[in-house]
Amino acid sequence: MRSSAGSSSSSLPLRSPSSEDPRVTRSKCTVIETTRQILKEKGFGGATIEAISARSGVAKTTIYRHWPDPNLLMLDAFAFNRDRILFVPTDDLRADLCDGLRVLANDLSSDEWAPLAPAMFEASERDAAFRKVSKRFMEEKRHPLSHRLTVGVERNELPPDTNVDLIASMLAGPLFYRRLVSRQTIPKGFVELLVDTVLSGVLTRQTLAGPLNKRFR
Amino acid sequence: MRSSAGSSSSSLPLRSPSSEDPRVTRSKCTVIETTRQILKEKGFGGATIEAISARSGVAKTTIYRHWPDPNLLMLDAFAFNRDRILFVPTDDLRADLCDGLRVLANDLSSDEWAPLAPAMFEASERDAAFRKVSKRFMEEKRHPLSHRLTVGVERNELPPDTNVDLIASMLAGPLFYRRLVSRQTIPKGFVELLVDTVLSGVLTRQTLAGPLNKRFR
DNA sequence: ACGTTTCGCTACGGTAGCGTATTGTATAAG
DNA sequence: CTTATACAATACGCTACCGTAGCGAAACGT
Repeated sequence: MRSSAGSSSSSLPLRSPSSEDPRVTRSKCTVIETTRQILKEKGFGGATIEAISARSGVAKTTIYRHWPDPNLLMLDAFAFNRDRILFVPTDDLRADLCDGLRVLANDLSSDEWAPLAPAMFEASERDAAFRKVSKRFMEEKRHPLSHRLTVGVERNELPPDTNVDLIASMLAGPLFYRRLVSRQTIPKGFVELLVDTVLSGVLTRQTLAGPLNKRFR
Repeated sequence: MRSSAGSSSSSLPLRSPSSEDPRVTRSKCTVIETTRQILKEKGFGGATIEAISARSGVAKTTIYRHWPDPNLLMLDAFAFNRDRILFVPTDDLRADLCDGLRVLANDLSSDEWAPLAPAMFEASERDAAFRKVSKRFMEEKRHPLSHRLTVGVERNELPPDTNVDLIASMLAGPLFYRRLVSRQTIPKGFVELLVDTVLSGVLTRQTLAGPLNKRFR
């Protein structure tokens, strides 16, 4: 599952109709980029129209012209349009899952969008529109994993009764947890340990109720 | 690991010195409870002193009297003082872990503090004081798991090289993930599947690189 | 019953952000 | 070159919230 498309740091986060006035496109992009920046630094509280206008150099009136409701701007700021990373499944399930998780771990460690995520979740908690954007974004993030697992089931690398959705949560969850909840680092080798543990578990799953053989040492 | 103390829904979230004027105690409790309520409903944006005063019936001046800085109030609102749940390890590791995770899953499904969590993470992202409170709180939440795992290693139920911290992340992470990130439910049986998978993985851990035997069906 | 503390209430000046209107300028399209 | 459009800049009224001050009433400890 080698990555076949790097994420570009294009400064054109919006797909804009080519019929659009270039001035409009430029303003929009500047504003969105600035908004994202402020959201990262100060969170929702700091992302006022006035602050965005001041830092971006785009006049307040222009911002209102393009986003009648400031919430629409926030939504656009969240709805990235990064180039999608394509994963091509190899025949090595473990390596593919590790690759996918490593990309995720990287994203979570960088400041591309991780510092923005908490604000996104906060907004999602109480607003359906944000919930929608956030959900779609997160589904994209985890798609490579789910996809590879699905393929794995089809190829009989995994048991036919494997619940792909739940296993994907077991793989992605711990990474998010450490970044956002416990605020610990994701140590070197964690991704591999995680994949090995979950994968071994899926392949040899058993219910270990009752006292265990104390076989260690 | 049966739970030996239920969580009380006491309306006295603060430990207050017994020497304190009962009126002070009452005001403080009312304000904190109201603040928590508003934070759940409207998030940080809605938690203004005026709103808290209006809904709680406690005068603005009184609030400022007790919390010179509104941020201190927010911190107090986050720093619950619920009765600690005590887990007593049994000799059934699996059952103990399931118990611990079920409590967590319950908390995450209820509206005791789960709706508040996103606001907490948002605040933690940019403020050290919130980070501290949040971290302590989360450590408490996960303590039963870590503790039981540590005991498990001591009792030779688990391999001696088990990294308790990382395994705890693998157990708690997926639950948080589904509640906060992917916003999916935690389906019945997930906790058990999770414990069985991770535990099996830990006990039989192996590196499954390369093509797998396609042994299914 | 008493003095003290804390309270709720109202009012106040100050600030930040909102959303709109206006005006003159730069720039793209024809 | 001309015209239409998008722009920046400024000003404005408005609202929400801030944080403080002063007051009389209520509730506490003794």
